[in-house]
Amino acid sequence: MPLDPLSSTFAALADPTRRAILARLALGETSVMELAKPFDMSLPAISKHLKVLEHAGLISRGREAQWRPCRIAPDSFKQVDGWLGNFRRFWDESFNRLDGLLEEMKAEEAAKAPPRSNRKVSNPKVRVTKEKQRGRTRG
Amino acid sequence: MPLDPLSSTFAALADPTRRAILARLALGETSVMELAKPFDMSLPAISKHLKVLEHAGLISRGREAQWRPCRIAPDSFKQVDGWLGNFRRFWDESFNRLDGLLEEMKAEEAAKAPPRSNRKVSNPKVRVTKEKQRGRTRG
DNA sequence: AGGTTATTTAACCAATGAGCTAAGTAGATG
DNA sequence: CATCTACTTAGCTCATTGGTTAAATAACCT
Repeated sequence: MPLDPLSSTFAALADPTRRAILARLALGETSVMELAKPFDMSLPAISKHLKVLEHAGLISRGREAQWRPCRIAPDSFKQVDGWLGNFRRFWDESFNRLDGLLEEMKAEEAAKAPPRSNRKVSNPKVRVTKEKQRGRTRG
Repeated sequence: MPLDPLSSTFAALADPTRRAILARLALGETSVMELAKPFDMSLPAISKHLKVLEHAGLISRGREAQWRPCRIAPDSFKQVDGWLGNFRRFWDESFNRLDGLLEEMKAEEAAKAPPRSNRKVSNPKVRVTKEKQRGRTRG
């Protein structure tokens, strides 16, 4: 049951209804009724979807009389974006160029100040045979 | 059942094993055996995970003798990033700053949507700058 | 041909997830 | 209070998913 946060966030995003709800919420906070309107689906179904989104940290809910207005919650989006960042170099050209620059800058910086690395690297579980294999032939 | 592409991609990402596999593949193309090593899991299980990732367009597979090397496929990542872009203004400060001009112009539209209001969502414009701009400062 | 290695397919099972209807709760209002 | 509106919970299906073991395929190597 206790799925890690990133997993529940991705799972929540893996449903078109839920993504449509989020798209609507990107326009602004609104009620459950309002959110349900576009869908040919029972209200309880929507309620469940909202629960999933909330549990995934993608929305938060307030209380206003009998309404429970929903709004986007940024944190989980940020998490997803962060994770995705590990792969950005595979498709984002400008990122690659920037990355190259940063590498250079880091190298220079390292040359100036010798590193004092006492970092706690605990789990070398993914023991990779080759540290970094470069030279993909991909456009 | 043919789930739409974005849904199957998110679904594929909603599993820690599969994300770990992708993380390994970010270091470079490798075989199924190699990918399976870190996991306490049968080989068929890994094979299934790879099938899911492939069907989601997150990896592609080659053929080299009896090995079927896997590598990252950028397209689906790009799709996810694109979708996420619709929400970037909710958390990315630099994005917001650049978008600030438009924001002022549309200050009226944002407001708060009182739940009882019956107004139609007649402005489907999702205020997103057309050019992707991303001031990433990772690490 | 026969064997070893790499990987997939088949058949099964337990758990989850998305949908439904019907009933329950909470707050506003007559 | 009674009722209406706005939701949520409960209980039930049915399909999908993540894992298993056993068997099949595929390519290489004697």
